[in-house]
Amino acid sequence: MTKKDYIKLLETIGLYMELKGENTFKVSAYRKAAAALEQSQVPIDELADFTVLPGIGKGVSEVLNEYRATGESSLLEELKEAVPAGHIQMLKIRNLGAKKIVKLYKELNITTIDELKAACESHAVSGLTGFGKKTEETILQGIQDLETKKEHITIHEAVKLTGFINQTLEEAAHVKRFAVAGSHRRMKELSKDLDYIVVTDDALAAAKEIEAFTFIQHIEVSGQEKVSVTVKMDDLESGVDFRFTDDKGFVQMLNHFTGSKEHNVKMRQLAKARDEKVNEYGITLADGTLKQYDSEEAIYKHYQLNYIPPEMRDDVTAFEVEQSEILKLSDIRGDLHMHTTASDGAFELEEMIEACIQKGYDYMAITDHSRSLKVANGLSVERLLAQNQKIKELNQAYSEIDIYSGIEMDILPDGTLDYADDVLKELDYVIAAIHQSFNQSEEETMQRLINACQNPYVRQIAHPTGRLIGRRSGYAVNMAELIEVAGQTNTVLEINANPMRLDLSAEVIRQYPDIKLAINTDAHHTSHLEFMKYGVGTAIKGHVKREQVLNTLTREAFHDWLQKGKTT
DNA sequence: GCCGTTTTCGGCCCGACTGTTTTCAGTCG
Repeated sequence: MTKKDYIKLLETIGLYMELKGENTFKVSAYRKAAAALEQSQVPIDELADFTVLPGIGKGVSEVLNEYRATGESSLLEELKEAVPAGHIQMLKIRNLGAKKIVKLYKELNITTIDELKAACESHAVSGLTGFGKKTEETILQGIQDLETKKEHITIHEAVKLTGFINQTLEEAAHVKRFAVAGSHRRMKELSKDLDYIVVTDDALAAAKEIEAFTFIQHIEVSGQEKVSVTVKMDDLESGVDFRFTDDKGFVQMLNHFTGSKEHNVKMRQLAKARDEKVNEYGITLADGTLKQYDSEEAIYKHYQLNYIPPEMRDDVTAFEVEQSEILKLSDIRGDLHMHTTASDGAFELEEMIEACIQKGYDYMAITDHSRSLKVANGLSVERLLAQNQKIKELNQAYSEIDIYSGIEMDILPDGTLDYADDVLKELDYVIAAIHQSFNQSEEETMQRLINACQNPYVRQIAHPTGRLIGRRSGYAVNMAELIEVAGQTNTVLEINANPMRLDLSAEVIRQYPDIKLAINTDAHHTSHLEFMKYGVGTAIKGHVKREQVLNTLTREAFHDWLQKGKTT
């Protein structure tokens, strides 16, 4: 049983208890225990006594011990006897919670979504006290949405959607300022909806203006404080909340609605301990005055805390992290993976250089595709050496930036590399990557990756798992082994910053605190250089320290690192 | 069910919106 199984058990117990009508604090105790387990960095098998974790006491630990010993939970079995399985599914229906489900069960003996649907259609539901015609319609709509709507949008879908929405908001007369909050600001790979904080002098006028946006399909909620809508653009659909505030309340509201829920609970507990109260409007001091700060840094400072970046607010472990070690976007001094028109990029070599200078970088590497990748117009040896020569000349012409000559070289299915060593030794920065034969066994795939790491000229493995978020899971990698070999051979692993990839992921990186990384955009267009913020966000989410990241080195230090070669 | 430098009992984070009510419960974030 993995840690995930234990977490799932506690969460499932919580769900069943809620549906059984148990005390809400008891229910949340099980959820807190699940969160405590998730946040623990101790491997589950080494955790002899569960009660050492805050939030896990005698009761929960007995459940976990039984599960560890037998693989089962008598508590969960009892709950399953008492609660119809269909009720768990029914909880997924929007605007339908445990209380209503219990009432529908007691009054109409409804146990499944199908039965609920029939009861709504025959108007049996609206006959119950506390239920009306509207509720019946809401439930039917909720059932339909559950069947047709996707549960989440991916981060790259969120990037695309917010791009459109931002543009429209910028032109809105009653919108003075706005920002994205919520899970997308925390840079989650998947988001349930999008959250906007909107500064306005006239909330009702702004609401009216927003509700008239052409891409809004449905208005769910419309009030003084917020508007909730469904937006649809091309084939993308998502819920979007707009929260209204004035200039002074902006930062507090941004902080509150960035969450996460667990982060906010912790903040409120801190406030309470000081006899203060914090909510989306500000901090109410002990004497009753409302304090509103104009930066999030100041909010954390109020509690004698270091600033916690949004990416680290998914759980409360960030409250313990030393600020000086946290990576920042401005720490990145160069981008080491990008393409030009020589292979499948959209811009010329010189245009990519100019764009990197605009970004303020100290160095960059040009890494087009290698000869085997025919669909991407991969470079023959002749073209590669010619490009290498040209880059060395251009390097003389640009004093602002060091331009390194590289390649994104394919690791072929048989484990050999796409160029011989006597070609590779001419280059400054060789990246190896897998672009074909994704279906090989883990053993075959690992042999390819290990071969690449062991080559004396390969400095980096690009997008190490080959995954595309929400689309494909990538090839079979033994991550622990890859990281070990990469460490031994002084080969850097990439965080590919393209929001389709984010590979390695934050989840993986966090498990290996000593891993050496490079964060690169893999830009095929000058605008893709902006993806760096998603790569850095992923690193921050993975609690990466600045020292772990190759391209935080200064211009001179990076030059020295290259000169030194792979053997130390 | 968990927790404790004011507590081993009595708390446990806070507010908006909706629908069904006629003052509030349920749900969501």
